[in-house]
Amino acid sequence: MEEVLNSISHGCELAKKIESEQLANMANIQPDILVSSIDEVVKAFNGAKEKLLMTMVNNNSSSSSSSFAQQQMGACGASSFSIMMQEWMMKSSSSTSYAAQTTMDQVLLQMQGFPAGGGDLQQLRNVEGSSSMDKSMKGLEVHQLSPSRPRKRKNDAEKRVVNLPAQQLGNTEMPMEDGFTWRKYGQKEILGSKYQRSYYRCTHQKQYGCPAKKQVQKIDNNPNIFEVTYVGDHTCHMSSTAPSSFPQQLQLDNINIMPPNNPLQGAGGPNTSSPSSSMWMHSVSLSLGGGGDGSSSAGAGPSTLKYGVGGADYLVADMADVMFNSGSSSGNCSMESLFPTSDDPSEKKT
DNA sequence: ATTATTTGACCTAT
DNA sequence: ATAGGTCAAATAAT
Repeated sequence: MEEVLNSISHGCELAKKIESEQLANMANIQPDILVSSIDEVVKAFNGAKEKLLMTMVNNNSSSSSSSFAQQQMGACGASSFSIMMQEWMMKSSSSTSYAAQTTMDQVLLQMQGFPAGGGDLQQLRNVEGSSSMDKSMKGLEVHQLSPSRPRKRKNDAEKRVVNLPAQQLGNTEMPMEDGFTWRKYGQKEILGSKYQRSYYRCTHQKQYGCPAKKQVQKIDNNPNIFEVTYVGDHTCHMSSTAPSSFPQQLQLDNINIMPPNNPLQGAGGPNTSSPSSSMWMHSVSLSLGGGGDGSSSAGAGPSTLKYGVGGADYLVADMADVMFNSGSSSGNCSMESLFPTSDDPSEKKT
């Protein structure tokens, strides 16, 4: 396990090096050098991955974490990451910032194992009573009390739960942007949760009747991680008049990965002696930019560029950071997030 | 002026 | 009865 840490550490170092030496000077960026540097980072992380997987497989063959890790790691393996980065750089250097952002979205979604090109959208579009009726009824602005408001049953809509790290820059009270634009329509305290849940719907709900919604809530034990529940698919990007280059929506169901004896559930406390059992991975989906998602700090519209040649807010180190699901500041590599240790006093549970 | 957020009230499912 | 989800008026931001 020590080797793993060393490899990850090394990867972080290399990533930081890229950040300071390459990305600091975006005007003079040298793609070939950058690519080889990235390759080194990838090698380091990939080495760590291999060792980690070995450890996990050895320790617990039935752990969902391990299968998830293999899935995810497989999808964002070293070579493909490198290739995708190259593709992104090629494209972003010659296209608009928004296109670059979208491309990077796809790259990262691919890294996460999310389909980037539409693919199995149909699979999840299985809700029979589509919400169009719901929408049209609401559109009527029923002012008199409607005794039978056709609100959809909670279980009718498919839900996809994703854990996202907090934004590392800007408003850390928001999870990382997912590339869609959201409008907040509610916030509520949830029984048994420290943090309130926020309710968002797609900004284009009115214009295009897009039914997509999401709920965002901080996780009790780790305020750096948000649990984001997506409900409904975006249809706004399918309209002929709608924005055309929206990123593909996240498609995985319930990709929360918790250890078998989940310390978050309280039982057993935060301390476990075995590294493999105490290690847990969040699924991460990030995208780059997307736009005002309800946070006033992000500005309006989907044109806000976070990654991209023009304004590299998120840098390679951050990406590596996020790949390994650190939920904390970009300043360190956040080994704590990866390998929560027993000596972390902040993890005390009631 | 327009668009987004906040927040208490209201509605529905359990 | 209660918790979770949504509405919509008031307010804030742009």
